[in-house]
Amino acid sequence: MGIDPADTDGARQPPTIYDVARTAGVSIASVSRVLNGQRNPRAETRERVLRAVAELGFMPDGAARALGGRLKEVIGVVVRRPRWFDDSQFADEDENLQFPDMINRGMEIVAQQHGFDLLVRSVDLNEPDAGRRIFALARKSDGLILHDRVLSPEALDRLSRQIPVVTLAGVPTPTTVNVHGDNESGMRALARHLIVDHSYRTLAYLAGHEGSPDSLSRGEALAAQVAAAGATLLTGEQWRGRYQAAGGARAIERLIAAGTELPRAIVCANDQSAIGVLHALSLHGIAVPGDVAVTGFDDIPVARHLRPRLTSVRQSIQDLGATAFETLYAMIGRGAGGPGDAARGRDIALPTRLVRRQSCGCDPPPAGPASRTVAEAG
Amino acid sequence: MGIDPADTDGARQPPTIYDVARTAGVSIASVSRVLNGQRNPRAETRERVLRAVAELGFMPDGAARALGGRLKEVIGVVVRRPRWFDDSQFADEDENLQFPDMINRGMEIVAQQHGFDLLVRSVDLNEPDAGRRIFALARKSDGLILHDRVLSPEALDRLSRQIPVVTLAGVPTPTTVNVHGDNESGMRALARHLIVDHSYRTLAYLAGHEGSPDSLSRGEALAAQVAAAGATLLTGEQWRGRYQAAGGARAIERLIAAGTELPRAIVCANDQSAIGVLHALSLHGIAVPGDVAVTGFDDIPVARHLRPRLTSVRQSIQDLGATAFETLYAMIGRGAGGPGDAARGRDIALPTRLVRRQSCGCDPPPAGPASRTVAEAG
DNA sequence: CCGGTTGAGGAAAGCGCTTACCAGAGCAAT
DNA sequence: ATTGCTCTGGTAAGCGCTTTCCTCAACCGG
Repeated sequence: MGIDPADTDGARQPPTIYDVARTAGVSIASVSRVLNGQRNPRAETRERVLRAVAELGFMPDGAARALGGRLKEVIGVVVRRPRWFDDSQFADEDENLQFPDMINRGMEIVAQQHGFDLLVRSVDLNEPDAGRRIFALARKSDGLILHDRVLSPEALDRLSRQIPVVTLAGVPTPTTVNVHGDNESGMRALARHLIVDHSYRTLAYLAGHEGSPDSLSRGEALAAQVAAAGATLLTGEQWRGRYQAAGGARAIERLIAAGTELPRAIVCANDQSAIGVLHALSLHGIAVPGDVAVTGFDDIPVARHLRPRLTSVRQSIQDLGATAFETLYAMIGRGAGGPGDAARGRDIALPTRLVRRQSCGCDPPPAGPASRTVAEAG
Repeated sequence: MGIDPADTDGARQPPTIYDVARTAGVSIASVSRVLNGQRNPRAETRERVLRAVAELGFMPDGAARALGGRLKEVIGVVVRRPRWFDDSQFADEDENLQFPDMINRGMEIVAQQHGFDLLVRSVDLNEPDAGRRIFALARKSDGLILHDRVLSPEALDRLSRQIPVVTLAGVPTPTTVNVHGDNESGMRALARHLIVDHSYRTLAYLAGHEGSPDSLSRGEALAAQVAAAGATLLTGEQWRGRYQAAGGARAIERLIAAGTELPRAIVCANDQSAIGVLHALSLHGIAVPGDVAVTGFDDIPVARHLRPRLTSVRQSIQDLGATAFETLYAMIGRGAGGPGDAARGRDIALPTRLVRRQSCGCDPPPAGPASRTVAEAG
């Protein structure tokens, strides 16, 4: 026990600013000033402080710092939790993580440049007081970024009055800003490609979560193009994939079981559900894109590893996160009427781009699948 | 401006415990006691407090709470940042995120059950003072979980004296605990499968990061089996994939360019680099598993979407994270000599399991690729 | 009927910082 | 030499909680 110093020193308290002040022979105020570069202290003072800091390995405590009226330098991120632990029929759902996690990574990179960290919390919407948990998170942070409709409008409103809030793929309110991919133009390009270039006349839209603004606007953009071309669009409750592979597969299974005739092209609300659709079709020996074309949305990395490789609409996922953070950052630390307020209520759309691969019916490029995949990445 | 209340109320300060106390007509001590269930307050008091809390929408401030001697209820997580922003030749590297992110998700679920949140920070190892950044993170948390060798042993030692630390895929020290998958038994099973079941006599090991304990122990386990069977194992600097698709592809390209004869089977240190190997081989028209068998490690979700589907060794990735958190949690909040200390210095190995698919040379199961993929998930 | 015990609420002392505010030194201008 | 700046360091007042300690009332047994 007494042999290893680690044992006795074990959980020693980290040094405080008082320890530094004592070691340096100055007051805590001077230490703080040196560390925060305020009021330029004398060179000698600065040096003594820095020496003491190095010697003790001092780092200011985040909580104390935050309490001293400053920022916590933390932003809370709330993601919607898929329920693979009880509904574990589809381990595929794991990939659901990709999309929000990549967005978070984009945030994190930018956040770091401003000294901020991300406090991540996932919530299960079925859980009764998801609202409470989110409020609790809010009190640990300087601002909140909410993925994908995770709070009721009323709760959102209450929350955003107390703390800056940015939503992703939501709808802006007078007190929040929303950031999302430009669904309209992306879907427009995809729809035209299917209708004009491939001459498909019957399409279906496999929707996402009920009420998801992304799913809605993608669906509407598609419907508009279909209508303009005089083609046919299948929609409705049976065409709902809930953004998940399991949901997409289930929808197709049901339709086939019901004897419904499939459309020439199935446009999925996201890549994830397109994966499920591909699985289900393949199970029934239906050729893609020969019999039915399938497309996704988001262009998550796995899309290019599928067979056939998935045609999709790419959003710069990391930009989504980076923009969300930048926006939130601009809102933090200013009172009402400050410059941050000017931004509130805005709806920021980031560009999207059609990525044609095989699943829509396009030919693979001459160089062959593998090289294409690699080339595409560059 | 005065029209919308949101404008004037804008960034109103959230209510404090004093506001609650005043509203309820009690002291702040009583409010605190009611909220924390201490010293069972009278029913009437409790009710008045709860009413006031509800009325004001009060939530205690995390920083103040932490400063009051209690826990921050935050644990810091440090992941190693892949450098796709400068080395963006392989957008595939995005998938690198999957592994750490899935581990984090496992942590998060369990952490939440204890009221903890995850403060995530990625560090670029090339950055000079990664150490400082990690120390800073430590002061925002009650404990730290470090992925994949992100700190020098000296820095780790200093850090772990100030705050509980758990490493993932590292090595335990007297003051830290390490959690990792059981590489030995997983690799042993894989090696036997290749050598005994498939009778391959020349294999290669495509290593991960230099010095990665995971990569080393996997390599050693493989080497032991190969030696025991009297087969041949290729290794060395040219067989290094650094855990990334780009690295795996590059290694194969170099070997082929150098005219090296490929082994019958390539055993990759992880799935990610196996993906790169598959790409490169496919580019050169080399059949997998016909000409060369390829295997991975980890069994990330994308493994089953590859063609051929990747044989790998599955770790319960979420368990890795969950266990890391549970371990850390046990170390938090106890001084030296407490029960938490008993655990220090331990090395926890979680079970692994061989998953045979096509890339090792096994036949696809009778039900066909698609159904197999789905069935596998259940 | 009184000292002693219990139990509940309030006052106040921190927790480790930041940041007014103040005091004193050095110096220029009067 | 006196006044008045500027410039630097120290003192102390919070920040919003938790928790210890104390007070006071109600209730017990002798």
